[in-house]
Amino acid sequence: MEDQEIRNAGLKVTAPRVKILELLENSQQRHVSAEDVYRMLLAADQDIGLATVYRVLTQFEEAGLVEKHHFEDGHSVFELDKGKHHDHIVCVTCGRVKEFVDETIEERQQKIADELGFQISEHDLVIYGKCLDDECDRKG
Amino acid sequence: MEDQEIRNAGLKVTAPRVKILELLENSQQRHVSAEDVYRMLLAADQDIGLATVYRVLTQFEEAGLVEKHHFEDGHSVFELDKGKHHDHIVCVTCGRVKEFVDETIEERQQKIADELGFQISEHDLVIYGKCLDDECDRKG
DNA sequence: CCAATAGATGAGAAGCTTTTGCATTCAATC
DNA sequence: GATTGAATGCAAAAGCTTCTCATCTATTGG
Repeated sequence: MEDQEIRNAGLKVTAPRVKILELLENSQQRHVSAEDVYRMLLAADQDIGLATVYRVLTQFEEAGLVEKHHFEDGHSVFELDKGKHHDHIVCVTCGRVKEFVDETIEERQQKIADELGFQISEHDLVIYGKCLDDECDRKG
Repeated sequence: MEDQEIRNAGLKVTAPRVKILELLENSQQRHVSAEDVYRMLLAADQDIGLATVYRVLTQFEEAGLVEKHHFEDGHSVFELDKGKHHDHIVCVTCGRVKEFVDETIEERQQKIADELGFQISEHDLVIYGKCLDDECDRKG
């Protein structure tokens, strides 16, 4: 369970860390901001400070448990690292996020980095667009 | 010259706007932050406030004169829009930025958006890595 | 060329997200 | 159960960016 993941990360098993990890695992949204997590904790009657949420998420990121992404609106979102890399497509109207992986793109990136003399550590491909979802149309 | 570009954008031709546009056109770095612009203005004995720099850059962005990018460190950088789209590869050690365009990637993105039901408005592909430049190695 | 006016500016305050300092509390260890 | 270094909560602080508002200016028409 969560305890072990936390322990493996070299962190003490504390209530905030367990709760936050549970939250991430059970959350409907895969991409949540620190603020989102904080609000969910409040809603679950957990008395955990926002500073702790940031600290814990950062530690989780360092431990490779979660990934941090910077979308356009300025603040960061976190998602559980399920091990497999993927990119994102974000709806500019409703904020919906979908994930995808494209081997061709991955290969081309590698090729480009080679040509330009870079050793890739990571990359972030985000496509912004308008999704053609019914619900979205109503909002836009 | 710059005056006309500014006028075409529907903006009054004022000293701050002309100076900022000149700066962007003559700058060695293609990617500058608002703070960078502000410092360059100070260095050129221009008495222009930071708020104005932000306002002007935002207006230039709306007018399509510059593009705004969000790299990982939180703050935004602006670059003159030379009309042709390109992506970025950023060195995590020395901060160097190179640009590239890859038609295959562009096509695949379009295909992915189609499949997922999105109408692309824009995208941001940033590869992070370590460049193999001599100068960079010394720093890292 | 001057007057009128809508828009632009500068300075500082305010807003947001994120980080930090510090006294208190707690998990791990013996 | 006592010890101890790590973790927490709160409030304060720190970036970056936006806003407020009084002052100033580019544009326009007379």
